[in-house]
Amino acid sequence: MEKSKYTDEQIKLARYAKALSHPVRVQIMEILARQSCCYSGDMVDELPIARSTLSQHLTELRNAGLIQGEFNPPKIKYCINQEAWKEAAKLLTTFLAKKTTL
Amino acid sequence: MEKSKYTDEQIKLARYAKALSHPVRVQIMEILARQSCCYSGDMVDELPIARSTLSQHLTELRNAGLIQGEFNPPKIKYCINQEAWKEAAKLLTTFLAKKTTL
DNA sequence: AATTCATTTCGTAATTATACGAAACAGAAA
DNA sequence: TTTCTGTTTCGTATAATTACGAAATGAATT
Repeated sequence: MEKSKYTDEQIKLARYAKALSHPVRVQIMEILARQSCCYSGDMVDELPIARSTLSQHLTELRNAGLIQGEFNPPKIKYCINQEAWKEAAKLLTTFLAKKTTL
Repeated sequence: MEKSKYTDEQIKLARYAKALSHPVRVQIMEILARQSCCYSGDMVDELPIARSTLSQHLTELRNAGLIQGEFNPPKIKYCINQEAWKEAAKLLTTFLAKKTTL
């Protein structure tokens, strides 16, 4: 068979999976899901990483589209991006529901 | 609040997500799900990577527990590990079903 | 204009990921 | 025992990830 590149769905799925591929990012999403939104400074108190490291992880989640930050001087309120979260859920859940014809 | 390490669930979830964080590994799992099992040599014909690179990705999926290889000289037949696949589905689906109290 | 506050960016370092071709390997077949 | 076949390991290179503290930023307040 001919070699092929990846489909948009495979790329999207991998991107969302990658966003969740570190325990601290899983925890961040759990915190945000629990309380809807959260300030970065409040989050860092429950996380075993430095502030600057948290900032990097938040940037990754933002780049993946899963969260968005609302500037609320001098704080930044982070929330889950519902659209993206729903899309990630749909893509991954559908994918994981695939069963082998055993 | 006190700083904490990660829960077993967060670590497991992140590990499965990481296994799926590259499009070619998503595609590999789709191939295996489609036809139950597959020889590495047959897979490489549908994938845009070299044999040695495929081998590396298969090792990653094996380390994550998602697949297992059965030696069938001189070929190796790869199959999905149903137990792990089910666990990944459960963990990720539950996680992604979390909704913010918006 | 200087200070404060929450956060990010910078500089840096160590580790891991991704990719390839060449070489090694293990078992079957000749 | 030599050859063949499918696969992995090795050697290597480049890029991305993860981490931290120090310094910079941006907006509000003094």
